Amino acid sequence: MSTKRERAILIAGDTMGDLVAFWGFKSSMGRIWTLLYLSTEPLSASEIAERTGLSSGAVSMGLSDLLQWGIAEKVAVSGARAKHYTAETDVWGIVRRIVRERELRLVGKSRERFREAIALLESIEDADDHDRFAIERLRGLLGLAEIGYSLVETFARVGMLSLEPIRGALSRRG
Amino acid sequence: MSTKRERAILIAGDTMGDLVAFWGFKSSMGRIWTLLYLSTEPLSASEIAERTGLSSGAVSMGLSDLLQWGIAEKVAVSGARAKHYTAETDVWGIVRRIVRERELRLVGKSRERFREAIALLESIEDADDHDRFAIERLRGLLGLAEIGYSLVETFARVGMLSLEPIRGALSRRG
DNA sequence: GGATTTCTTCAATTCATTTTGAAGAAAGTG
DNA sequence: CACTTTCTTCAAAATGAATTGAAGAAATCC
Repeated sequence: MSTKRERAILIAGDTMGDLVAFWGFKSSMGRIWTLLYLSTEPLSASEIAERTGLSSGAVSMGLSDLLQWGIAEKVAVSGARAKHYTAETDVWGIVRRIVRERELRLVGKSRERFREAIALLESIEDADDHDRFAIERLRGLLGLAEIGYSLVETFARVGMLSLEPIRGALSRRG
Repeated sequence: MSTKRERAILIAGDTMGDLVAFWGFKSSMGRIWTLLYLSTEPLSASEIAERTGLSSGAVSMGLSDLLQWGIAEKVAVSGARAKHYTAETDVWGIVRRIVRERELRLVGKSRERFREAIALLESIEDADDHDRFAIERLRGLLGLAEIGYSLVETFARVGMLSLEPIRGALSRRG
């Protein structure tokens, strides 16, 4: 009963779509990847379009995104004119790469902007209590951003980490 | 120079807005919270609207979201008719609560849907190689979802965790 | 209770993102 | 090289989320 398999794949693709959408990607990327991941052989763009229900354009874009992220790859299939695609299967590696190339930037950028805000406050000549209070609190936020950054960095590098550093920093600040 | 403070607060608010938006919340929530967090005294809705540049409606909704998440609270200010608000300052606790009430649901739901897809495949009488292959791979995804779930759960409960379990599960699967 | 201030709600609008599908480019074939 | 298939691009449409602002509800004050 192949209909059941199709249904199962759609459910899985939907689920993965929601997960990656939550994570800030297009849900179609999740669906396409899942379809590829659950297929024994490489699939062509038109097969993907047909089986996911996505338009040709969406599939083309989705695939190009996946290729850029190294989450799918192009493979030659003998006797077929169309390009075919397979899923990268190292899910763990995928997560690591994404964290490295996206979260790291995000947190790094935030860290810098908090620094900027602090510098601005510190440049006030005749600072009053409000200014000092804001500086104090902003330093706290910056501290969290720093911790976040080093956690993400460690994770991206080592692939794993202990969250212990957070405890230290937290107990320090009540 | 209070303009500098205003600017610093806007920068910080923007930064926090981006962070929380990435995390799936409205960026206005981040801005409002940041403004409150950096202010020495509680602020009224209209002050918040004025200083963030948000409309009254947006502030009202943002505040109600923040209150529901326990990220801001209402305080009575003597001699003021309007309600005033302050920021919850335990950032760590906030993160924990959000993880518990949102990520846990999300991952839990995904886990169930993967199970459902697997069950569907397993219900196929005359399963072929493709079916078996898909089951195998789906079990892998389910395994990751399980690990994710227990990590998130542990984190939500203990407030901290070691990511070690992941290593084990990963080396097990190549 | 009436007057005033403040808050919430919600339909309409704006804004951002995703998807579509057709047109044209590119690649493959004989 | 002409022909076919396949892929990409992109403007337009669809979708979805956030925001606005005005109307009405609620709270507060005297």
